[in-house]
Amino acid sequence: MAARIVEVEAYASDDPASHSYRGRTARNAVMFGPPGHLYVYFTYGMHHCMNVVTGRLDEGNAVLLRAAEPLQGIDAMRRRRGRTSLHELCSGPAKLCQAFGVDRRMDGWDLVHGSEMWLLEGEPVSAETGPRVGIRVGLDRPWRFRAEGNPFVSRARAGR
DNA sequence: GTATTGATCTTCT
DNA sequence: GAAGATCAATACA
Repeated sequence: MAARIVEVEAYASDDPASHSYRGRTARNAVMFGPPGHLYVYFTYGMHHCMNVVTGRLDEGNAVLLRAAEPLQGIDAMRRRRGRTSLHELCSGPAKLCQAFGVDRRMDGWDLVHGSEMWLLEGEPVSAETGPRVGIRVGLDRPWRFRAEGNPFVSRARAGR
């Protein structure tokens, strides 16, 4: 399976909206680990979201992967996600995890030297920024980035 | 078409 | 005990 990341949000340890804001806990320990690792957390009782650690050791900075464009293994994604349109396979952080079968067992995986899941360098794209989604604090930081003109980004819901 | 709400559980207060 | 980096089904126009 492969997908191009088209939408992300940045979270820093001095950011009240970040899990790492209140310091290191059992859940977010990975965020304070070495960069290039995967941080997976469970939320709303039924959804997983995944981040890539970007800060140095002990910094607690990471980037939330919000949406991706399916490239390969679309059949496998459909099997996990159910019968759905191509656009909706990865158009959201929890959908992305479901499509890739990511759960907490993968928390802490090395995405640089890993053998089962890893990151590749993509083509440069122009990005547009905007406010982050689903948080109540830290709204003054427009740290949401998405590939300009790409139809595979998550759909903005009315009222946000 | 858009708006509202239920599902459901880990983590921190 | 409460809130949460959400999604999908349902209700309404």
